Amino acid sequence: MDPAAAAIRWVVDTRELRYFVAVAEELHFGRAAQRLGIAQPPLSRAISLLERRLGTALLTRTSRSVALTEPGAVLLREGRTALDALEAAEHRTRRSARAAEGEAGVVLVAKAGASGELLAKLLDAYAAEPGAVRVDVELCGPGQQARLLRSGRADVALLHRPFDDTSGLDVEELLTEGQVAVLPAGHPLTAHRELRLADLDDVPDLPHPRWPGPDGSYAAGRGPEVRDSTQLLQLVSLGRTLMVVPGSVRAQLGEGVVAVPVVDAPEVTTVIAWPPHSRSRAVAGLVQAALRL
Amino acid sequence: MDPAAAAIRWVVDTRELRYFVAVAEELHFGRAAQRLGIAQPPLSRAISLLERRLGTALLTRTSRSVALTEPGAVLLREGRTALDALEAAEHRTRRSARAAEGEAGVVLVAKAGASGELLAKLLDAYAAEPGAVRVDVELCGPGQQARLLRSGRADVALLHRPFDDTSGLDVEELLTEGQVAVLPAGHPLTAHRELRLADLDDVPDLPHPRWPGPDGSYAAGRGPEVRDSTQLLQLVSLGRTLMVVPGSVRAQLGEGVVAVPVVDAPEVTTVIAWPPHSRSRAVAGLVQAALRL
DNA sequence: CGGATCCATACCGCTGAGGTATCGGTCGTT
DNA sequence: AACGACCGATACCTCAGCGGTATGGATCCG
Repeated sequence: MDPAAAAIRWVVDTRELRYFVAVAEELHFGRAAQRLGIAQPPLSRAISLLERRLGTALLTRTSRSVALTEPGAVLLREGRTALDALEAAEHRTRRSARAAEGEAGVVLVAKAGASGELLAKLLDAYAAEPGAVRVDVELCGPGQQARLLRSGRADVALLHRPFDDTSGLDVEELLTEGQVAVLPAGHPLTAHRELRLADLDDVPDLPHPRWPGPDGSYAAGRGPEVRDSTQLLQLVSLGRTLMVVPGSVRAQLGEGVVAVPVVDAPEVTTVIAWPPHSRSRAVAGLVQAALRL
Repeated sequence: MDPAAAAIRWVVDTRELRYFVAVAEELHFGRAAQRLGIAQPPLSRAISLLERRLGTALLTRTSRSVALTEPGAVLLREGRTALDALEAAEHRTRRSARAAEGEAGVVLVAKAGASGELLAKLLDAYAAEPGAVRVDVELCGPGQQARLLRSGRADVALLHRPFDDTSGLDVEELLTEGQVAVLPAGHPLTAHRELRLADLDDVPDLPHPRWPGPDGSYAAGRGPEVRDSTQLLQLVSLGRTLMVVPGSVRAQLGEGVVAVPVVDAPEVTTVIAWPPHSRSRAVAGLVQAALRL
């Protein structure tokens, strides 16, 4: 192969891509540079060089604002998944090295507070199998699990459709259920036998809670900022907010809160998901165990 | 974030990964270096540095041979997909830039010679839709389509399960059908009304054809080496080989060959596939059109 | 109109990637 | 057994390019 042609094919390297993603997320060269631990000028240069090589503008900049162009938005989205894939390659290689030294183990992620019962049964069923390895359970905020899978920090995840994005992952469905609203005991709404989403939208004393986005920041709004579901549950029992969750969490509710079915909320399907092409025997075992539940 | 910690997180960059993949594929530092257009010593250095940073051996080398370790095999597989994702990011960004200039168009890949009728109907149906854009049809050898999708050189593909690997792609099923054996007219086997796979395995005068692997080389064997299905069909009518294909290709068979159902061959499902998270309106339109067929 | 803010440019120093020469170990041949 | 061919590792050198500091130029605010 012509070496020049081979070199030309590779316009983007990881460094530039990381730089671009940082700027695209911050929409501010100074802050992005700070986040990357470098000075602002080299960052400006790197980005404009990248643009020249791609032959397209990625950002429209005035001296007062930075915005993504259409191709820039594409590169942000695709670049993130590419960086995730790179990180995954590294993590899984390291994992494989540790496995070779006898330190096996899979990492399973689940949304903190959800699917508790299912998870417990799954772990029991898998542990009973011959050849089962250690399962490290990682609990995280909503919407984080798929990212952990894609970046190789986890091997299997319990996800909930339609909330979590399962595209690009291999999945098996485990359980489909309706949702319930969890309300403070004694609240007027608890008098109903069933509710509709519209009933919950503008309750003055119970604004919807706000979860952190992928970047860790919160959207604007009235509701309390929450980081995990224990915290959320406590806020509900204090009469500060409400939550709409899959019916199975009823089992874990304590005093001070009441669950009421929400009849027009979308059905939630709990799925077990793993990265495509997974060759891990442990992952396969976990999936088998989950399907037998 | 601590800049040092941020730097430490990124052990592998694209350059090193490309180098490693080349060596892992060639299993020979000299040839890999030649393929990469660099000298052998810097390649040796880069690999051993990568191994030191990952904290594990990727290759076992004697002065006469190079072999992959277990973690090395993992890095090869995961690294390839990561490089594909990077290439995809670049291609799709470029594509988006061209689209912004009015040069729209989607690239659809199909196995050369398969699904001809379905493909024609799909293109017609989509072209009739309002807002349809130009569709570039790319025909390629078997097993190449998924790679083209994953590396962003194509936007949609027609794949055939169980032959093609659809993991990590979004798919919709289009058609399921049985398979037929295509044989030279007049061959004794054509006397049967139906056949079994075992009947076709060791026909002395009709060895199975050999397709090129992902690296473009052929496996050892008696059968003729083929590169596309026209060539293959001609070889069948010349009495040199046979083929087992989905039933719908019967429509395109000409003189000199006969199709006989193979009752125990796995059913083939034709699916339309696209990369996960695709935001392309054109891709969505094609999928809709395909589902309406 | 002056100051603050923010991205781009100019210039410099140094890290590190790649090149050449060579070593050391293994296998095949005579 | 000795020699040569082969192949990966090491030593050493050169220079591209990455990041840093200083500064320019444009825009918005008071």
